Amino acid sequence: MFLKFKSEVESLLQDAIKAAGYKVETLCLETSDYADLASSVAFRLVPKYKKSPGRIAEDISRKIRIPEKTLVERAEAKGPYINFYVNREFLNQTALLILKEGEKYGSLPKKDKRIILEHTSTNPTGPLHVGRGRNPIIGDTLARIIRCAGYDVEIQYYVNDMGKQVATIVWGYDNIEQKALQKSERDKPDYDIVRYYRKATQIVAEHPDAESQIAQILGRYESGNASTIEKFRTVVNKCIDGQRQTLERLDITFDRYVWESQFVIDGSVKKVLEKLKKTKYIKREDGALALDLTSFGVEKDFVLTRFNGTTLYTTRDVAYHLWKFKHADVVINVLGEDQKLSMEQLKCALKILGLKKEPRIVFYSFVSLPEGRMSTRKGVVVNLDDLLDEACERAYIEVQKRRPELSEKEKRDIAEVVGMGAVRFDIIKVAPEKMMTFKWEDALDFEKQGAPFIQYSHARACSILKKAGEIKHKFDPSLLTAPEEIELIKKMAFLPSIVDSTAQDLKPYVVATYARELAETFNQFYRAVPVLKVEDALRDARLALVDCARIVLANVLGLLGITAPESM
RNA sequence: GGGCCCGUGGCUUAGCCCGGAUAGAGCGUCGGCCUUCUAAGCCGAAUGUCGGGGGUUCAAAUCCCCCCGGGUCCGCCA
Repeated sequence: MFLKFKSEVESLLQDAIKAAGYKVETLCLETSDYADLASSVAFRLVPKYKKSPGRIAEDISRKIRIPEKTLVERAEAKGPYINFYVNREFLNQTALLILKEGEKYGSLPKKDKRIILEHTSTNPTGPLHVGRGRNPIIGDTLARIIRCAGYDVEIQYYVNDMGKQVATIVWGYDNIEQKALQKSERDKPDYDIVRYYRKATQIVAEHPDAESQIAQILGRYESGNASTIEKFRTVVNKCIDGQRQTLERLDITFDRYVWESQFVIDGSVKKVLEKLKKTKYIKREDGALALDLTSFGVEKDFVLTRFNGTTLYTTRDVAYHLWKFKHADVVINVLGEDQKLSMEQLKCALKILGLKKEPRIVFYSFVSLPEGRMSTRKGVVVNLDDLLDEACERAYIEVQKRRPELSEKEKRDIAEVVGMGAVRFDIIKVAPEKMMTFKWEDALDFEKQGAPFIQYSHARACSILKKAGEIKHKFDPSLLTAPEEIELIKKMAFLPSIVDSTAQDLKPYVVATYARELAETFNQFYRAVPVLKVEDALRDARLALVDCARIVLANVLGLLGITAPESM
């Protein structure tokens, strides 16, 4: 509804500017504290027309003609600004639309565009840790938002099964005895694997001859040796399984796992190399192949192969990206900031190969520990599983305190939902490029206005509806005239435009901010406006409004991958 | 050393792309509100050289230049 209001305002303003005899290319429309939409276009016209901005705003606003059927209440010049306000019709239609669309409210019309979104894709060497924990949460939240915006999204996990790290584990699997390993920290397959990884890297550091054995293993894998392939599959699958278990708790799933080795086996990496070899960018140094990208403004050469001819990670990634673009119109990757250079190089290679499109990349910075970066290899990590357990435990203590009368199962269920929501929200609420330092006391501090706050608002709405019993379908939205009611409706009207802009900008924290504001607006309404204690038509109208709020809160939580509990 | 990112009240942060109304929030602090639909709530107060310095502009947190602090990457790792 807000988008419709905005487009009405745009055309009104456009016409008025013209009628007042001005010319300008941008309307400078923004949401504002002072109005539902405000234009600062008058400032823009000052230099050209040599009049005060106040005078220009006045000229324009005098020419604004609001038509009969519209969502615009009025427009007025306020100093240099031209302010626009929504009318009753806007509020009524918004409420009716939310009830009509229900769980679909907020989603946009289907677009005929296919998107492949890749996220997480970590090295399959052990359990997920908090250092890269932003990746699945950012990726999954974006996917939900983009789907809601009407795109056809496939979520992929790119399995890096061809790395030295995995070969190291395979070597360890063959050469290290069980009893030489530490006890597994958890009964999960990824925790089993990581022990081999840590022990093997330790041995390799002391016995350099192991390194050449590992290189041989990798060579056998790349050349398609069946028993080696079997071993790699076993190790990698164990890791992936463990990670999948962790992420399922956060309601994060993938549509497809794409194995890096597939592109070596099917020859597409070779094809990429052959093509690149024929270009003027290729250069050879000590037997290794590289692309000289200085003409693209990238100073560092893109090294494609080792001296022995084997390919490198980013080379294979080129083949993967060509494949992705064959299956999708838009490609989005969520990656750590350490991959920035490689991605620049990859984009250049795609250009050289004649591809017109390039992937859109959301970079995030790592979550580090106060003492530095996390490392799976060194074992300096906070595992995501531990964070999730702790979050859930902390939530349980809160539920216990507040709702002692609930059954054990109910308390556990609420704690799980609240704990997982808190973790997701805490990570998604800040811009991905901001650096984060992990501290247990911050990560588990739920007193903040975070996910529980929003979930609580939803539970409150549900509680009112439950007590009300049957809700009448017929109601008069015009009765909703309290300031808190009007604010709530206006806030709810924003959801589709938030979805639209976030799907464009790929900034999921905007949705988190919106969710918090919506919950706050609902809580203000809740406090100020009685629902069950009023009678007749007004009660029906307010119940309908509470139902609207319930719907919008649930939908926005859904976008964030957070469960909306009916009770907490 | 070079490239990219970040630097906003005690803490976490929005706004920066596209310059304009008193720089918005949250946490923490201080004070008020449970005989009203769940107080994981609501209301109020205090707290800011927008890292520093120049410049452009009628107007700079926002654009340009330099510097400082932190992160990250820098040809055969993934």
